[in-house]
Amino acid sequence: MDGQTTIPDSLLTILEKIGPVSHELKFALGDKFEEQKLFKGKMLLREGEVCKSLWFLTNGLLRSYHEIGDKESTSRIMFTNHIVISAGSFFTQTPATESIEVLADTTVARLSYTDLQEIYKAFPAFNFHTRIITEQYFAQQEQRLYMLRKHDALSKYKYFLENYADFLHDIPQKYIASFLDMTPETLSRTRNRLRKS
Amino acid sequence: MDGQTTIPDSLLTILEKIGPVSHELKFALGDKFEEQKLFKGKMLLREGEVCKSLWFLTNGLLRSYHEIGDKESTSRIMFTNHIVISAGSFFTQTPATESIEVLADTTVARLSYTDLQEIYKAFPAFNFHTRIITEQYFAQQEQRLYMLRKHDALSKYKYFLENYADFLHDIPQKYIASFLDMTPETLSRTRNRLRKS
DNA sequence: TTGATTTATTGATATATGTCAATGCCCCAT
DNA sequence: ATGGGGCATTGACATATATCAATAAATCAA
Repeated sequence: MDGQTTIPDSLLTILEKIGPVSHELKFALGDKFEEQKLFKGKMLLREGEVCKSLWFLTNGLLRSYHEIGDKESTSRIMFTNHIVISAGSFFTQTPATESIEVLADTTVARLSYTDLQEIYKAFPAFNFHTRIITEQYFAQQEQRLYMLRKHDALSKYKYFLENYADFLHDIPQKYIASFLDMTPETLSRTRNRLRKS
Repeated sequence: MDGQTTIPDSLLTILEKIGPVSHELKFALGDKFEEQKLFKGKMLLREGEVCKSLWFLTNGLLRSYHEIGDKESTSRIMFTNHIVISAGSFFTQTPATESIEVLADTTVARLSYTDLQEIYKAFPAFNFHTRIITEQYFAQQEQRLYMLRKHDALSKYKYFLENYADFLHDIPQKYIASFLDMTPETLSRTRNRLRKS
């Protein structure tokens, strides 16, 4: 029934691992989250637009990227059970400097920025959950920063294998390469060298 | 008087820009924050230790760095009016993968992790302030990630000039170089080329 | 299926930055 | 003030990765 939707189980699990989720909050979230099916190739956000929603990926694969000179640079690869936003844009509701693209057929639960603000207003306790989540993503991003500075092609690719192995075959290599800040040619040669060693 | 300390004005201003700070909260924070003077060369945190405190820099200059092979890589440069932690370590109270060093005589207000948790317990509303702050640092870190991927020496140095110009002369160039992920030699040549153009 | 378009691989070459080394400078400590 | 140790600069050279180009392989649409 409409207006009686529920929050995805996987998301609820994440929230409850952080702290209790009252019935009222659970209901309010369920009411505001909206399920969406997204097909490969669809753009979730385009550079210059404001990121007006947060998406929880119940199933699928996305990437974010931005133009850098005449090429594009993949900034993140996002998969099932993760929250997706273009952070800078979402937090301050200003134009995004990156685009988000669907890499494989995907299901998301969408929550608009304004609905989220209303939930904060009605349930201040929810700030606790999102503080913790933001902290977690912060620490994760820090890791990625370290990785990029390890800056030799082989160690960057190994990092990818350790953290994204499941998606190795779902992501075109040119995107993996740009995620790792190298050219597709270099990635190809790196894989080759690794195989022979 | 002891136990009657106050929170730094500049920090209070930051918090109040985010949202109201009740008298009780202000008092509790003032009670827990502790002023510390730190001299150039002092280590605030060493790789492997747990980051047990958060520091608010009322005045001064710090850098964080981590070992990468046999060299060190400066991960952040932190200055007056900023909150300093080793995020991954502080949030989860696990050993840090980076060290924090004092670059210039510095005054900080120190708040221990356990005291902070007590404040959260007593003042759940404080989660709102820290959620916003974490979001802000998150967005800032994202910017830095973009910058590093611009990866030509000149554009990275220009980024530095735009964002850290005030500290240009207080930070040894070898640290600036490693912050920008290049060798001191390359930084020197880049500055030279920029001067002549 | 088939052809067309995109993507991955491989090779040859270019180039930016790293590495090593020498010099000179500056700043700090005595 | 003075001597010493680290730091910045400059040069010569090494090297990893980028670039350009040509196939080959894979993917997609009709």
